[in-house]
Amino acid sequence: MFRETYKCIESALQEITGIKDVGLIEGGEHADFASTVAFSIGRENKTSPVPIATDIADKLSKLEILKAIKIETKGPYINFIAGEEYLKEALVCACQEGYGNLEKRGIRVVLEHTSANPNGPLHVGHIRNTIIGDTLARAFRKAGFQLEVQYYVNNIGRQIAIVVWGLDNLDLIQNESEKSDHFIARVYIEANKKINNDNTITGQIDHLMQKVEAIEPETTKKFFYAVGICLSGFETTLLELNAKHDRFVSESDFIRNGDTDRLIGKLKRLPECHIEDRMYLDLSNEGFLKEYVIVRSDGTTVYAARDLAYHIWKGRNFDRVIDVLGADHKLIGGQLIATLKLIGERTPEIVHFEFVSLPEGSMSTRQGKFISADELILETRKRAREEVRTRRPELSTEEQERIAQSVALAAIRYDIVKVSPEKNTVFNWEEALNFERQSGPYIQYAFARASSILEKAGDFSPLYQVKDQSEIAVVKQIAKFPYIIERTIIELRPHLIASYARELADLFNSFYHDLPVLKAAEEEKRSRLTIVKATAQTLKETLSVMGIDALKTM
RNA sequence: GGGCCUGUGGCUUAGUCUGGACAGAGCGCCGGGCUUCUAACCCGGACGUCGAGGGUUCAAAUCCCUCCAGGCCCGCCA
Repeated sequence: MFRETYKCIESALQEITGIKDVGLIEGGEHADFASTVAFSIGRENKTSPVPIATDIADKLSKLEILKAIKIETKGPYINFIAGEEYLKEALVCACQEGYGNLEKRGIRVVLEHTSANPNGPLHVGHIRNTIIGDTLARAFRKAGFQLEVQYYVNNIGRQIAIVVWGLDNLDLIQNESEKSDHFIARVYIEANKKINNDNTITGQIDHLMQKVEAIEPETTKKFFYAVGICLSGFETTLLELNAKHDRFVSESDFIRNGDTDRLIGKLKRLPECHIEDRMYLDLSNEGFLKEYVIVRSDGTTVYAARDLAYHIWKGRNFDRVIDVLGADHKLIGGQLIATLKLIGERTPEIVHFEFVSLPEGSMSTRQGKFISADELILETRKRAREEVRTRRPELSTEEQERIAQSVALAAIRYDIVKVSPEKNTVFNWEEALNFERQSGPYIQYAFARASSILEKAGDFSPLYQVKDQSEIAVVKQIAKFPYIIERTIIELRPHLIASYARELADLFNSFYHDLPVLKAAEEEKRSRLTIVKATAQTLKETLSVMGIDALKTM
C-alpha cells in the first residue's frame, strides 16, 4: 500500500505543480508522507512557501483518488496521513500468501556471488559476499525477476597451481576428520612457505600454468582434482548457510570453448591494444592509468582475459548481469566494464562490499590468518544449543537441535546482512553470538510469538480493523514491505531488508506487550488476530528473503 | 605519491546517493516490569561539537572544497 500510495501522491503533486521533483519524503512522526515542494516554489517566486502549501493542499483535497488520505499543512510542509482504508487494504494484502511479491517482469538476471578461489575454506570475509549475494538473489526473485545465481570457479589460476604443486611435492595427507577445503588450505599455506624459501619453485608453478592452459591432460586432471575437493567443502558450507547457486561456471571452459581466443582476436583490433612482449590495453582515455594486461609474455592469459570472456557470455544470455565482489576488485571491475564498453558488450552492475578484518588485522588465506565460516557455524550452533536447552528443556534433543541450527543460521546471516556493504567491519565474536535485540533470532522470536497466538486461536474469520496506536504502528510498517523489496533491488543494498525486519519485530513486540489478543473481547480478538496473522505473514516473508527459517516455536 | 570507501553518544550501527520539521536503534550503564497470548521480551532515564575547518542554501549528518584518521587498491595474482 505504501508503494502505491506514494506513487499516487507523487503523480498528483506533479500534476498540480507541474514540477517533476515534488520533494515527497517519509513524514516521520508528523505524517506518513510529506512534501517540501512549497519551499522550492516559494524560492522560485520569491514568496512565502506557507500559502503555496495551503493552496496545493486545497487542490489535492479535492481529488477523488486521494480521498482516503488526510491532507494537511504544517507551515510550508504538506502532510499526508494514511486513513483507515489504507490500513485495511494493507492488512488484506499482507494476509495473502507471498505478500511482497512484485509484478512478474520477464527480465532474465544473472547474479554472481562468492566465487572465492578454491585454495582454502570460505572465511568470514567470503561469506559477507555470500550473504549479500544470496539475499539480493532472494529479493530479485521476490521482485519478479527470472534469476540464475552463478559461482565463477577460478580453476586454472596461479593459486591453484600452487596447490597442485603442493599436492605433488609436499607429502601432505588429509586427516580423517579434516574437511577437504581445510586440507587444501594446509597444502596452500605450506606450499607458500616453501616458495618463499626457494625461488626455483616459481618456475615450476609457471610451467604448471602453461601446461594447464595448453589443456595438457595430466596437469588439467590435477588442477580439477584439487579444485573439485575444495569445492565440495564449499558446497557443504554454502548449504549450511542456506545459500544456493544454480550453476558453477569454470573459467577453464572459456579457454576450452575458444571464447578467450576469440576475445583476444577482437581486442587486438582495438586502437587501445598494444602488443609488446605481453598484450595489454591502454585504458587511459577511460581514466585507468594502469596497463590492463590480457596475455602474459609467455603467451598464457591472465585472469582478466577469462573474466572478460565470461562476462561476454553472461551479457549475451541475460538482460542484466550483477556481480557481488569485494572492494579489492574495484579497479579491475572498472577496467572490465571499460573494456566491455569498447567492444560493445553488455556491462555488469557490480555490488562492492568492504572488507571484514580481524581485531589483529586483515585476513589472509596464504598466511593462515582467518576465521573460517565452518568455525563460525560450529561455535554459533554450540551457543544456540545451550540457549535452546535452557529455554526449552521439555523438547526432544532432535527438536532442540533443529531449532538451534536455525537460530545459529539466523544469527550469522543477520549479523552480516544488517551492516551496509560499504562499511568496513571488524569481526566480533560477541556480536556474532548475540541472540538478543537487533539479531536474527530476535526477529525469529517475534514470528514464533505471533505463530503461537495463531496456533492457540485456531480458525477465525478475519476482521480488517485497526484502532489502537500500537496496532496502527505495526500495520503501517507492514504496508511498507513491497516498497522495501523494490528499494532493495533498485539500490542493490540488502541491509534495507534487515533494518525493515528489525523495525517490524520491534513494533510487533510492543503491540504484543500492550494489547491482549486471545483474551480480548470478541470483535477486538478477531481484528487483533488478523493483525497478528498479517504480521506473521510479513515476518515470514522478510525472513525468507534473508534466507532465515521462520520457526513456529523456539 | 595517486584512486576508491569509511569516520554518527563508551562500543556497534541506521539515516548520506534522491538536503527539509527535535539525528533513529541496539549493547553497556541507571531504574522498573514475568499468578497475564513464549522475558531470545517490554517500559522509562542518562549519554551526541554527526572526524576537523571552511563554503553553498530559507534549510546541511546529507551537496562542494581543504585537512586529519582508518581500510582497500595501484602484480605479466585473483
